[in-house]
Amino acid sequence: MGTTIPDPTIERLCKVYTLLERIQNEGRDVISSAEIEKETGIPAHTVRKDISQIGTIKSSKNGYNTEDLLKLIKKTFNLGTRKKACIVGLDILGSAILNYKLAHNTDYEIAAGFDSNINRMEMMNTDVPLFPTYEIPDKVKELSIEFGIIAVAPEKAKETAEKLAEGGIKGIINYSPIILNLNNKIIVKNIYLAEEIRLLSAMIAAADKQKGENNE
Amino acid sequence: MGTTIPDPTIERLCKVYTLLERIQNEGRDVISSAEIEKETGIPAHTVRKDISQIGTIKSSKNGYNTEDLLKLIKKTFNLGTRKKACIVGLDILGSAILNYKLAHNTDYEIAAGFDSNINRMEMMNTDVPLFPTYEIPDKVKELSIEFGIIAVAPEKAKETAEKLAEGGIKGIINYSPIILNLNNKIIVKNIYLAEEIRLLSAMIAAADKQKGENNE
DNA sequence: CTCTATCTGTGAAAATTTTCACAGATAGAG
DNA sequence: CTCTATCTGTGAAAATTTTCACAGATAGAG
Repeated sequence: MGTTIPDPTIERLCKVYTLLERIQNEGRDVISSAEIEKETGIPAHTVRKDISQIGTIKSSKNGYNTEDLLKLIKKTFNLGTRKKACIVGLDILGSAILNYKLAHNTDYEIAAGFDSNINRMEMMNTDVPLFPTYEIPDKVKELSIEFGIIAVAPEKAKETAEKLAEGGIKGIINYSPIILNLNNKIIVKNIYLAEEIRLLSAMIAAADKQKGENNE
Repeated sequence: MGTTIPDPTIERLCKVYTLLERIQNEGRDVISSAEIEKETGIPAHTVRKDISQIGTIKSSKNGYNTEDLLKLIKKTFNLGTRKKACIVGLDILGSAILNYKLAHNTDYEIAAGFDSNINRMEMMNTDVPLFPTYEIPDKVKELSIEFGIIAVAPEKAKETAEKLAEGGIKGIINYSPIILNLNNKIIVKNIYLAEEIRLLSAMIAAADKQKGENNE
């Protein structure tokens, strides 16, 4: 219980959590590690090991009790409460994300939007309060925003990240095509589409090369 | 050279690749592993180890020659050629992605869009050919589309993935809030925003808990 | 209450990945 | 041409992560 939880474990448990939410909605109150493997691709013994790292559950015979497991993961990682996030850059992508919030969603709430183009913001029709980018540090602090979503032009990505950091942001999701690294404690997740396709592509190429190992 | 390249290495090298493209655009023709660390957060010795796994570069004293390293990574993972991708689901998010293609981009090309709502597609103004969803398997095959981007409603995500698989897709980027797993060779990358925020949030919670280890 | 089939939980072993530390290489100064 | 400062490249060691395999637990049948 005093040991660190490895990052890959955290990642897998989040995946399981998302699966469990669905399973629960479907009304199933039990799921086995084998079924979790089938749905997520995570090997059953790894699932069990991961779960054993965060606690114990009264369980057996038919698998895990959906609700108990959900609660355990939720408690461990402080999930289930709505986190405040903000979007910087309200171009096509940014405003799509802004409007997406309408879906029922218990994970985050868009508490602010920022853009350098004030005219654009005046024309937007939304409930989310919008501010000019220079107010990022102040507003992030004032509204206790934990997460920042970057959807600005590449050349502005870095300064945007720095402004968010200045406001005390905890984590950044970066949709811009720039690799960001803030050597502080701020976690950055780069999820630019081209980058993701590139990664898939590279993994496939590596796997193919592996298969064609008849040579040498 | 006959050994498998580990996934984390592939991931890191893709990150480095993206960085190098920028560095090269800025006109810098040399970069050291220490500088790569500073920009990406990947430790310098890991960068060197990773690079040594995919080949050798005539190098030294000032670091890596940007162009040589770029070429090496490009060649290893078959990058730099435009991959064909398609989008399924042309709601707010899907059409934002569709229109995003206008940016100069050498990684992928959106070769088709699919939606179940034919009226919506008729009203869309785009150069990308659009088709009804039931044509997915045929069109994916016919147009040799390698990657599929899923931006449909959650309840349709799974069948969409299966149709793409039927057409012989190689990789899937999943923007829908469902964990997908196709136990074939098809790689699936789930990048639903709420899921990403959840993961960041969990990592931060785990790190915080770690820090407060004064107890026990 | 007993027996059995079917899960989980978990130390220990195996495999993988990262880190270390230093030999080898080169650009540039003089 | 020589010397030096500064990088990379890489086996080997260390650390981490995954896999194994089986004991322990429980639900349900009878």
